Amino acid sequence: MTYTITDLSKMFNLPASTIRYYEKIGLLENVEHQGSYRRIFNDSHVDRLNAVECFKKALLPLDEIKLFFTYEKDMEKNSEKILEMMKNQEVKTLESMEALQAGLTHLQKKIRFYTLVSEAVKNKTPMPRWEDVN
Amino acid sequence: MTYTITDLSKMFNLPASTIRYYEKIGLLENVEHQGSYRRIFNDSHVDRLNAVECFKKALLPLDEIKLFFTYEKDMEKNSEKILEMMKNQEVKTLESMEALQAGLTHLQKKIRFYTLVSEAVKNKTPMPRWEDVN
DNA sequence: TGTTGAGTTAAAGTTAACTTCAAGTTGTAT
DNA sequence: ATACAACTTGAAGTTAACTTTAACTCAACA
Repeated sequence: MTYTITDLSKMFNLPASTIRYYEKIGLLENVEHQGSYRRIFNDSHVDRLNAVECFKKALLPLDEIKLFFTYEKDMEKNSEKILEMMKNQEVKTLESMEALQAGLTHLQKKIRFYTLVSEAVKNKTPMPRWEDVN
Repeated sequence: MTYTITDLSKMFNLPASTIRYYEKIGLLENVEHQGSYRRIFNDSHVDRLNAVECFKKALLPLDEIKLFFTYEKDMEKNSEKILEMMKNQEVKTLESMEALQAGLTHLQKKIRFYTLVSEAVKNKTPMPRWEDVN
C-alpha cells in the first residue's frame, strides 16, 4: 500500500509539516520523492509512525527514538543497548507518572475545597477551612 | 521565619535563578529587597513555592498558576472560575496519565521482547517473535 | 584595606519540537 | 491555455520555562 502525506496526516492526526519534519530529522527513512514532486509513503512508514507515537507517549525524546530505530536495524548486536535505553526510560516514565499522580491529587483536593467554597457562597453559610478537605 | 534565596534553593531543590525568575514573572510577590541588596523571603513564599511545585506536577502552565493565585486573593468572588480552571486541568492531567500509561505499556513490551532477544543471542537459540510478548 | 563569597541586574541564549513563511512546482479540471 | 489545489523547499519564527552571562554590590573576615 502507498500513502500521500495527507493520508498519513489524517491517519495519525499530525500536521503534514510534522511528518516532513520527522523525515528531515531522520525518523522516517527511505521516503520516495517522485522527482522533486510528492512524497510517497508505504506501510513501513505507517509502522514507524505508530512506533514514534507510542514512544512519544512514554516521553522518549525524538533523538532517542531515532537512536532506537538505528539500533533496531541490528537487534542481535544491539539488544543490550536497546534494553538499557528502554529500562532507563521506564524509570523516567514511572517517575513522571508518580509526579502526575501527585499533581492530580493536589488538583482534586483544590476541586473539593472550591466546591465547598462555591456552595458556601451560594448558601451564605460559613466558609470551609482547608482542613475540611484533608 | 525568613529565608535567603539559597535557603529556598536548597529547600525546593530549585536553582536560585529559577526562584528569581518566578519572582520576575509574578509567581512570588512582595519579596523584600534589602536596598538593592539581598532578597528576603518569608513563610508565605515557602507556601507559594509548595503550591507552585504541586501545580507544576499537574502540568499546569506557570501563567495559569499565576492566574490561580490572583483568583485566590478573592476566593469568594472567584471560586467558580477557580473551579472551572481546576476541572479543566483535571481533564488534561487525566489525559496525560492515560497517554503515559499507554507509553509505559509499550515500553515494557519492548523490554520483554528485547530481554528474550538478549537471551536468544546469549544462548544461541532462535530469535523470539514479536507475537511472543503479546 | 583588600579579598572573598553570596547576591544583584538586565539582557541574551538555550532547548525540543514543531510551525510558519515565501516562493516555486505539478497534475488535473475547465 | 489557464487556473487551481495540493504539494514542494529552505529558512526563519515560535513557545515555555528556564539558564547563562557580564558587570556590579555588599558585608564580613584576615
